[in-house]
Amino acid sequence: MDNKKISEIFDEIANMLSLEDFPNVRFEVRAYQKAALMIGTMQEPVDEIYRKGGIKALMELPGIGATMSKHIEELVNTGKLSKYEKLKKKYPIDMASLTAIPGLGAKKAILLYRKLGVKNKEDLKKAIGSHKIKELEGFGEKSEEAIREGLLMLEAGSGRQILGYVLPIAERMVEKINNSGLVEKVMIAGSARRMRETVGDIDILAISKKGPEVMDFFANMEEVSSVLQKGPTKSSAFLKIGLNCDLRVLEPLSFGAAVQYFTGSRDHNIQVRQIAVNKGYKLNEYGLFNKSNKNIGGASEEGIYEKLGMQWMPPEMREARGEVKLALEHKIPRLVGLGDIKGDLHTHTKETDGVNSLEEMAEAAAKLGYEYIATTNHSKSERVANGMDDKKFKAYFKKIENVRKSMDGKISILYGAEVDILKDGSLDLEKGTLKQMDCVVAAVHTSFNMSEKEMTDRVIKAFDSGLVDVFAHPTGRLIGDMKMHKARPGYQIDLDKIATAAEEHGVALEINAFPDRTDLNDTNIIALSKYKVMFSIDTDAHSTSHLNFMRYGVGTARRGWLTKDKILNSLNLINLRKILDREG
DNA sequence: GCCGTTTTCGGCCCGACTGTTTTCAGTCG
Repeated sequence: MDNKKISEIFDEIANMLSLEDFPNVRFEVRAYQKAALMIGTMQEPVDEIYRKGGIKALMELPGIGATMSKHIEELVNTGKLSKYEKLKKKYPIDMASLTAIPGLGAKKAILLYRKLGVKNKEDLKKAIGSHKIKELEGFGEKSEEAIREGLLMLEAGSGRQILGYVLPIAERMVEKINNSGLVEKVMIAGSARRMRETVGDIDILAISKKGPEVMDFFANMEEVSSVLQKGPTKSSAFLKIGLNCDLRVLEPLSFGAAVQYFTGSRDHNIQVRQIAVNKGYKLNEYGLFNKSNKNIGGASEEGIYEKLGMQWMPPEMREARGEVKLALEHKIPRLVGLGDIKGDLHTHTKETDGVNSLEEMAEAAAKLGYEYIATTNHSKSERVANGMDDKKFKAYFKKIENVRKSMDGKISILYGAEVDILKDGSLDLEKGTLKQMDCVVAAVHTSFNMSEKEMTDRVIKAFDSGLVDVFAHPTGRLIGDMKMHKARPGYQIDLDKIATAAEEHGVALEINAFPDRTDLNDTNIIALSKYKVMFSIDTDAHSTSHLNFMRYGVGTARRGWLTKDKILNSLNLINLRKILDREG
């Protein structure tokens, strides 16, 4: 059973428990939510951790104790969980899908069930259609409208899921196919290869002489829920995570053409095929063919682009945003890569709402080969996150000193905070506290519904303090998917004005790599790359596992065509400090 | 239900906002 499913079940239990009434119920709800978040955002499969290390290994995970471990054991071994089944009988609704709708929580969902028999999104649509919701006690005109809009916003994503939670599963499938010994080569194509923030399906391509056997292997994989099509060269399956997955088996001579074709995007391919036509060729998923229908370059993607007089370009660029012209001129830039990243400037520890200690975070960052990690816990306004006040930050600074010593030069720890930009544009910590810090990350977490001008002024006022180094998740949006992940459109803000002010004050704009955020996103970055502003690619990690989200931030930066010289945390520590010390 | 250089028991998550209210409940971060 994959992490996503386990996480969904724990989250549903949390929702159902929140309807119960017994002492300390809210803390139990918290525990399940925390475990769900932990497991849902981990990049390592929990069932493997259990198979390798048993209950003991599970209990070492933060937020997972005796009960949760037993639950996971039961789920992995039987595919079911008795506690969940029991609650489900009492509350027989599709809690996950319904509560994914902004503004709709467990209590309202169950009320809709009891009064109107709403069990799922289909029922909900009908109830909205008949305008029965606004008649209910506790609901009204605006609630009904909010639910209708929330539902529309989710449906607009129409089944797409967040890359950061799908890619690890796709990669494991590829690894298993590779280890089957049946294929010479196998890889992921499609929007996942282009690192789009969401994916609608998974495309896997393989070279093999044993097509039918590969397809048998694929059809029987544990990730597969049902097989939709199965032939010797193409199979299609519906995965347990709720996405389609296509597997194609190809001849070596067609592999490059297939990779090019299935990586897309469609608009990019249309432009590339036009160039082929202009040269008297024909390009399709089987190869690049000349006038006499001879395949002259289908074996490798590079070969195809080369034969067309084009430079090969990273998949992240292939969105028909001018990259074809650049490739024809051989002016494709060398984009920033994961290997260029020297550290993470936005991370949390268990002092606030993280789950790992500073030692653990620093150790994990050192293992990734980083030179530095900034520890940036929440400031006091973030009460839910147990945000720290000035006094607590001072105490925490002493702790950092100790951990610095224990790290023995393995990695440098930068002292910082994710400080709230309050409604009036002031910062949530005293100037003296912030001045002591190496890296101040500032963020908006409240009053999202200000006007664009008010919000822009608010943030610029914070920059004017001269104390801010990084502006975190600049638009505040959350992507969301059909289940589990709440969507949020983000606040109104004039990014051009923000970039201008950031330039002036030496503030870096964050590319937050957390999969639900990727904020700034690719189109924001493209729009802002005309400014001399720096970008900081950070994970916003709340656990050691989250440090691995960096690649989604780098992927987003690459989709925005960013080169290394624009990335703050591609600098080594000495040069980074020169920039961080510039002000404040 | 989790966790422990305050504790193996007794703390943890509370305030803003919204829409529905006539004093509050639900949602969210």
